[in-house]
Amino acid sequence: MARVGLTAERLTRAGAELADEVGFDQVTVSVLARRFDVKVASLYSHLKNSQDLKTKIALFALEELADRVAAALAGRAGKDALAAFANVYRDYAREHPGRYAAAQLRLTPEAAAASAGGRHAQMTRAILRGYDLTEPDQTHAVRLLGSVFHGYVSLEMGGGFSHSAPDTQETWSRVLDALDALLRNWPAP
Amino acid sequence: MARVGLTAERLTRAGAELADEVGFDQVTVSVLARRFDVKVASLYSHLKNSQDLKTKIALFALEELADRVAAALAGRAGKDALAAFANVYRDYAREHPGRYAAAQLRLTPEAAAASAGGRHAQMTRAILRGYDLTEPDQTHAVRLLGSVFHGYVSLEMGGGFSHSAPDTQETWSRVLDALDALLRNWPAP
DNA sequence: GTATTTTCCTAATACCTTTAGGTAAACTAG
DNA sequence: CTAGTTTACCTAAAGGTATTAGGAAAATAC
Repeated sequence: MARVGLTAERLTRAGAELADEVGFDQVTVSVLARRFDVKVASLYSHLKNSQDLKTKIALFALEELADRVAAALAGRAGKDALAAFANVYRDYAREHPGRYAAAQLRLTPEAAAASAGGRHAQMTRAILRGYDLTEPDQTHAVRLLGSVFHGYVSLEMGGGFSHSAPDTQETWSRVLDALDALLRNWPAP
Repeated sequence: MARVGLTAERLTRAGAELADEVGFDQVTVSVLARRFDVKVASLYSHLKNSQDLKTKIALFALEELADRVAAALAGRAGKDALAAFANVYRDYAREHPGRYAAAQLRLTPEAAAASAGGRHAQMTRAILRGYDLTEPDQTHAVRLLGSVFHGYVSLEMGGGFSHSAPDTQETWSRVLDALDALLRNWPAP
């Protein structure tokens, strides 16, 4: 009965890797147990339940993504910062589709409060420092940026625009150009 | 052994309603059977399997949404068309969250080909007729619009920006203003 | 070196999915 | 309008996942 050395952390990490391999919603307590060569019930000493596992993976992904954004944003401003931010998002989703999906999980208010969500919001707002927007336009712009990035990544990963002519890298560049132009020239109400 | 009169269509419709009530991923063959007061196995005369049910609901939602978009777009152009299109999307998601989620289901190439996806693409492109864009900028713009609409609706429904000051209706209007301005003034490469 | 905590186990319950094969209701022909 | 065929729904069964209760052995604490 040798012990494997399970911890909530190891399970979360393994769950994140599993998510990238098979998809976030295929992450299940059973297959995680199998991966550690351990009986299913054993995981319940470390996890409250299946939902708890998913929440932990989501929080992990949010932290990891926030760390990457923070690193990419350091020392940049204006369009440079905008592109860096956007590319981190997109690259993370491509590199870690399961974790990206996890990061979109609807969290309970408590979990959300303990998450890196606040850092994300702060950093998105930091991008706008290079542009000349005042409240409440800043908030509108933050929401627009979040929508574009999330929407684009989500549609691109889902195969939303795979078959048409211009490749998605080209579109991505032009979308960033467009957003930059828009922020520099934000329309009055 | 009175017959209830199950058909794939009735199951799909009921599945769509169920999705709106309990969420698309809570839609299960079991609860659908219970809703018709019928044994689970009976549904397998009408559905290939659980995935087939979800696909049928997705196709149904895509058709319904395309119909609404078509109706809203009739006789409109320019910003009018843009706003009409966007509002149909957003309203549909608010009114039928489960169906909207279903419409995002990743379809197999065959299912996608048989879906209303083509109509959606065509109608999105039709919006741009009121603006002065040529290929390949049109394609870039189509992708941007899709990203914004989907991203916004998705984040708004997920509670992404619920706690901050300006309400989301105000942001929505300003985002539409911004997109209109951007399309009228699309930056050269 | 004993006591305690913790990790992992077996066992059991409950639910969802899917297939195989049967019965009776509904349709179809003559 | 009855005989034959189709088909809607059923029972039975097997296999997977989630979760809880309670036990044994390994690790840790004193």
